[in-house]
Amino acid sequence: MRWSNALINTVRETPKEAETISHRLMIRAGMILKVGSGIYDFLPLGWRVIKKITNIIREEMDASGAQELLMPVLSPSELWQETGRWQLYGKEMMRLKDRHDKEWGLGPTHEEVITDIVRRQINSYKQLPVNLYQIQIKFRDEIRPRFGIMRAREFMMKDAYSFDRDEEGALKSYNNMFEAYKRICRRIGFNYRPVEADSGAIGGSSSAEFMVLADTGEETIIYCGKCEYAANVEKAAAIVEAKGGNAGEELQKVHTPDIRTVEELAAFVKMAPEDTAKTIFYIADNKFTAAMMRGDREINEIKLKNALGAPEIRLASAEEIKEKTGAPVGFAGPVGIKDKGIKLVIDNTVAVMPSMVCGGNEKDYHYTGVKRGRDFEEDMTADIARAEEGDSCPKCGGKVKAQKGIEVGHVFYLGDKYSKAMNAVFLDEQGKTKEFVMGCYGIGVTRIAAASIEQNHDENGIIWPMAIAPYEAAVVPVSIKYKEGYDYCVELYEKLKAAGVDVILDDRDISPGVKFKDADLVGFPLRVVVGEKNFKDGRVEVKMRKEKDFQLLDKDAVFERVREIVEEGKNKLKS
RNA sequence: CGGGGCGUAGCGCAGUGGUAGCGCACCUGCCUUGGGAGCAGGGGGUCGGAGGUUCAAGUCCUCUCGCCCCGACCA
Repeated sequence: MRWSNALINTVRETPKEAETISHRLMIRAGMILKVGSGIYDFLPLGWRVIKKITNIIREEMDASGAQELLMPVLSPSELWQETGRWQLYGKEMMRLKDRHDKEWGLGPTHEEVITDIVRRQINSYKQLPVNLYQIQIKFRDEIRPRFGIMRAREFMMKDAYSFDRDEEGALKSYNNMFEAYKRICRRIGFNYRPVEADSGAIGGSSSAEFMVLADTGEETIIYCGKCEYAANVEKAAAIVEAKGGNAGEELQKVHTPDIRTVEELAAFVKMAPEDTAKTIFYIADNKFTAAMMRGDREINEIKLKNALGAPEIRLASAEEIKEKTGAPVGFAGPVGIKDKGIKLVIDNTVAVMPSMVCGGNEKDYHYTGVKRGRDFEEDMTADIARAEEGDSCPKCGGKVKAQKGIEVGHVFYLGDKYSKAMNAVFLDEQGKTKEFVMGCYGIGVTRIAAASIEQNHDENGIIWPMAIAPYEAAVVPVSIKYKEGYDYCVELYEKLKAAGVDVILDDRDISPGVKFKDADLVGFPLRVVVGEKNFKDGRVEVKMRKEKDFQLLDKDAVFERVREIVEEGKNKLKS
């Protein structure tokens, strides 16, 4: 491509809405254009990156034995009603009616649709296993889209679904995908980590997320410094050191005017936060439920939800708490709660506290010396604490650390959740009817582009890895008026193009400063600069974007060298 | 959904009730060519939309739409 013909509008000023580096740089480099909240155009430069990413994914999916197909963006409500997700998915699924008043949803994911395909197409164990995938637009009406294409409402995803005759096979398929995802991440050049994850709304029994490590990530990873353990904080088991719990032996009601937070309370009664226990109220599955946590720790609602086996959980409102416990928010506690028909779950940390400070169930009062068993009785003890740095590793006992990450991939072992609900069955050797055992596997294609920029940039712009760069090399004549140099550039450009290198020729008649700034901003991995000063002596500058210095090469050696670097960069991460 | 903020040229912004502006970008010409040059000229606006107050509204009032940020873990 000649730059003079290309639609690449770089902008000097950063748009005010862009907060994260990737969002800012994608706009400034002319890769994306916003159409509406969470809705973006991919301009030619951005689209080239997306195509590179999908090519890598496609190659690795095909190599793993999966087959590509394409499902519609729109799916009929009936299919979603079969699994109950027409209700369950809530507002995140965009719904619309056609002219006949028939209801449709914009597919946020495609388990129902794929299961429908398979139940209609596969009747025999002889056709199994099978793994089907698509690369498609998804739509999720996010509460708050942000960070450009990082969390967009419309985005591109590769989703794959495996169908097996039994659990053993399904596990094999799952591991097969796990390995494929590792290869994809490696080829894209990510610094990443697979972590244990909660399976959320998709459901299923085990799952792993592929996290790209970046401080701007929206997810928190808990990982062990000593062993391989790594988990999303949503899932991470918390092995918390027992401490505190020294709040006296006798139950005493203490006047604590206007004391609401744990810090205020601990200071007021002259104890440590870990001597207190907070009681937080939830509506879990329409039942009023109290959860107790040691004062210095936070509750992990996802773990609480899973412990309760509740499909839906939310914090109780201030009014609900007042009405049910008789005390305003901040003063409710576990004492006497049982008589009010409130279910009580306590965290492991609370179970080992000899005594504690709790809410007094009366405005401006707390209890000290509250003892479990004597003063209250729980219905259940569970690990519902949010894991924190310094906790013990559940695998090896080492200390865990925390780090931010961007979720770019997620693999789920689904089991028969969908096949059962949708009566998707086949016949085994004995002629017996069996449900498919499924897995599903997603990769955020557009998110990968943003994640890569988060990991590869400097103050001047993007630094694309060779594998997904919009162009692998830029040929830049300092001035197109210097005929010998420019002719050389055109010839080099043509030769590289013919040799299969993705190359762009900056043939614009503008000052070299602009060209250099643009090349750095857009982030071509390799830059060839031809200026009169060096070219007079038959020398040409070759510079890697990620390196500071350039090398001067003989003009006749440049073509081979560029080709070499590009090939090496593209292939070194292939397995 | 709650709170806050912003809608004026493609982008970033100024604008005191009285002629709609600046920088960047864009177009023409000259000049320049190793890190977002210089000079001169030029095009581009229903001031988000609707209603209202006023002799007069970008500016004041009401409604509405859109966008952004924060929160939705406080016990």
